[in-house]
Amino acid sequence: MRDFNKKLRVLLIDDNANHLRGIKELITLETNYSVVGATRSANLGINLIKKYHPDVVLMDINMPEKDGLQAIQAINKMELQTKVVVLSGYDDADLVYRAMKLGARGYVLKTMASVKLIDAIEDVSEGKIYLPAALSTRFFEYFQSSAREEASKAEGENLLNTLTIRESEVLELLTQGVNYKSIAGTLIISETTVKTHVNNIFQKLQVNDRTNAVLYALSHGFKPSNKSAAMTAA
Amino acid sequence: MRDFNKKLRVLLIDDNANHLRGIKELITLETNYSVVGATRSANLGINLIKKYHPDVVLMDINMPEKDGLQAIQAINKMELQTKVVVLSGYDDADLVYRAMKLGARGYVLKTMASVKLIDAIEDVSEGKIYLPAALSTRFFEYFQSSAREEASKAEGENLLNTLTIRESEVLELLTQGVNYKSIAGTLIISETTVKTHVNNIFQKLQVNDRTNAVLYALSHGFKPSNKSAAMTAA
DNA sequence: ACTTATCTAAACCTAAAGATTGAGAAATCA
DNA sequence: TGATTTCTCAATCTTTAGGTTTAGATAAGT
Repeated sequence: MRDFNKKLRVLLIDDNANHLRGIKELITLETNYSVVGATRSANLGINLIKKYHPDVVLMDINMPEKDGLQAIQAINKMELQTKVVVLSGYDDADLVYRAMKLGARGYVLKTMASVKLIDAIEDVSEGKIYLPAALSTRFFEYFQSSAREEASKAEGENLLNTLTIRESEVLELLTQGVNYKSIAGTLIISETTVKTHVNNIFQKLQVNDRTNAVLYALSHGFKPSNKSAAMTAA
Repeated sequence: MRDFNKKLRVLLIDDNANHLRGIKELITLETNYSVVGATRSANLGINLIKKYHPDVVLMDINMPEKDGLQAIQAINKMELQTKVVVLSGYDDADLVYRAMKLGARGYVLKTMASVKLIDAIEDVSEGKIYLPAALSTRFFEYFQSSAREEASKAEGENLLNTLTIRESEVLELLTQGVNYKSIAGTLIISETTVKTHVNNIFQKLQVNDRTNAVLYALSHGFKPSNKSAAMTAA
């Protein structure tokens, strides 16, 4: 994964000039690292990344400003091999979660020992994810609580379970925005039969129109149960 | 978090009787652990958990069978303090991802040294998440690739961006399943004006009816831009 | 001053959707 | 066998949705 003959090329982004200097000194003390750039602007940093294709980007993130997160996303959209390590003063669960979600490969707190920063750069450059235990735990708890919310939707007394097989097939086509005529054609039944099914669906889902039926289905984890082709219909 | 005066109460679930014995011996060698139960059945294990409220559950997961994952979910639904550590022969990214999503607090491979298992139990009982570096990296790459898929929906040439403010307000109400009359009432404009807006929306989103407009909005990350009340409308 | 975009509204029309009632055929269940 | 469910279809009706044209008022940009 890593070629030890070449120096790791690191780029620094931190809006605080003092931090920037400090980190730069810290990094340059390491014999096998070279700082290819250091800037206080996220936008400028992105341009430098385009030019120099660094191995690792150390990116400072300040809570109130949203630029940092957007920058992470922008960097990963470039599809380079550049790995992003977040350097933040905040161990906020949501911030850690979003940073990782947007493609960060490491997250280091400013309060941590500077050697951790070197560890992070080292790990990340080797393809690993660097997330200290405390942050990792926070991340996963956030992750799991988000998942629980989603799961709870698909549960409860789900009116979708009262639908018959045929009604589910009709509802699936409804969720694809298909009109009566096309549904009838797809299921090879008459249009009036489709209307009957749809009306039964409405009663069971306690709605009055197809839009609300579709919204109910989508928000309650409706999954097409059958093996139908599910082709795009006009 | 952890009271060192009391022994950690551990429950084992593994459908392989030999593994079960082996792990039981391993655990009981540790002076501050006590095995409160050991079973080969996931369902039986869940009942034992209800009875004994163990601190940690060691759960074996075999790839083909889905029982293990469901058991994890079932255990976490109980809202106990019981932490689940997965013991698996598979380092499949999807399996790791789903196990953690469903509430597992640790994941250990059978190929790992047995001391890792003790580490996992120890960490997890203290409220930490235990995920070895290699698995952690896999998890995050899976997590990030999933997130990228979602994000790509909200990007691209998004026809939603062509909507005016007023049209977005109307579309928001459409995505709540509101009809013309109610939209007119909410926005305090005439019904014909609403129709005009809706028709313009249809043209811009290249659809022919409200259901497809709503489906387009939901699948392209439509976010209500304004500060409207967004109350539930009949 | 001129143009363009946006929001508003009406009138008119067609098409589609939704509500209701009734009913036959087949399958399943008690 | 009798009862129930499900799937099928028709006829009729009301309501809503959707398409089109036209146009006034306002605001913003050139």
